[in-house]
Amino acid sequence: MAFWLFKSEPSTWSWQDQIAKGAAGEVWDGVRNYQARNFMRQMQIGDRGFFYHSQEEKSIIGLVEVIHAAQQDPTTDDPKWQCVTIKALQALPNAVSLYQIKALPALADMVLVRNPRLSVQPVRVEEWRIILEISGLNPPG
DNA sequence: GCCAACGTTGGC
DNA sequence: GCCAACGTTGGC
Repeated sequence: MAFWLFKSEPSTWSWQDQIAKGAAGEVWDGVRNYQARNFMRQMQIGDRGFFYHSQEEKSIIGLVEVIHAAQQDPTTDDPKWQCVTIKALQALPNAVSLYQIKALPALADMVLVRNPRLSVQPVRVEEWRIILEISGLNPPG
């Protein structure tokens, strides 16, 4: 199983919106960045992800699961753009802020720190575990 | 194929 | 509101 991070502006698509979709989930559409698309192509059903709010909050606030592999992005007819479907699993007991992440040397190499603009990112398993621990989720996973 | 110009994103 | 970083576009 691989781990990812999905970044969203809460004013456009929020964690609450994602929760509201329930088990059916929602397509992560609208991505027009090759790196982000390529990561989505690598995703498999059952992969886990962080849900991150940019802008004001700048925090990881929830966990999601990939429930459908990459398919045609419904917001365009251009076949080069695909997107996965994700569903909300649970909110983190405590949101983990970008400030907290930057304060930890072990997380200094996170893509979120290195390239905060990338909307879909890979997360290393060590990074995944550390963030879950900070969030108060135990045991991690 | 290179690179300058431009637009977008997101942190501060 | 500003600016740095990044990706894309288009002229050459």
